[in-house]
Amino acid sequence: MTDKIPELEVLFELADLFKVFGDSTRLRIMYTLFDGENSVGAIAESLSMEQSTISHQLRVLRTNKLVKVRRDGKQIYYSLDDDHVKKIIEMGLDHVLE
Amino acid sequence: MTDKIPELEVLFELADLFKVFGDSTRLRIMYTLFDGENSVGAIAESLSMEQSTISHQLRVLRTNKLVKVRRDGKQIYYSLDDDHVKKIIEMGLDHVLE
DNA sequence: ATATCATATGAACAATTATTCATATGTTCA
DNA sequence: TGAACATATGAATAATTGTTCATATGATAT
Repeated sequence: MTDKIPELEVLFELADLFKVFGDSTRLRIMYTLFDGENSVGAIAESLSMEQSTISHQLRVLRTNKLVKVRRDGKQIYYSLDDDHVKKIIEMGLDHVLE
Repeated sequence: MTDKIPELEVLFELADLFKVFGDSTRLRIMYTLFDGENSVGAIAESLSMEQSTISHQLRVLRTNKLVKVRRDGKQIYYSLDDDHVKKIIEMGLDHVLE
């Protein structure tokens, strides 16, 4: 019960983390990566969105250490970088689906 | 693994849910309620924030079914309305604290 | 080298949002 | 009824953010 309240600084980081999950485009990108790595172009095509949009959002995910990168020739492959990602999303789904 | 990707509509709801967690004031309010119900004024005072700010944010939490309300005389008491709240927050903390 | 392909990045714009101020609503007590 | 208290609400403002367009960077192959 009586959980210790984190420092304000930590709460800001926590809020920032949840902000990352608070955008449907980023959620869709993460779902795209549930099955394994994927290239930027492939993600963009599979979501029918602009390459630039995906690239911008991947940067957000990267900055927050939710995805990691691998380059292979001209293409750059992204994959999930955190075990919690799926868990956090599924926990949210539990709530949404009642 | 191969989780089924939720409908777009569900993904929007999911994003909306995470948006609620993506604000430090709301996180602080939720932490305030970890130990049990609390009145608006008490929350405002304990966070040293304006009553109006807290009230606005409590409405967001209420709308998203994360807190529930009880009136007792002049005061209105809020409490967490969902078992997932703590779990979602703690899962996020796990990531933030590495 | 240069053309081509894949991705990243910066600027601009529209849309969303958190907070504040002022005020309204609703409750209690005299 | 009226005063005092607790909370809610609307309007206004400042700040943040997602997308697009145009362009830059980096890699490959000819």
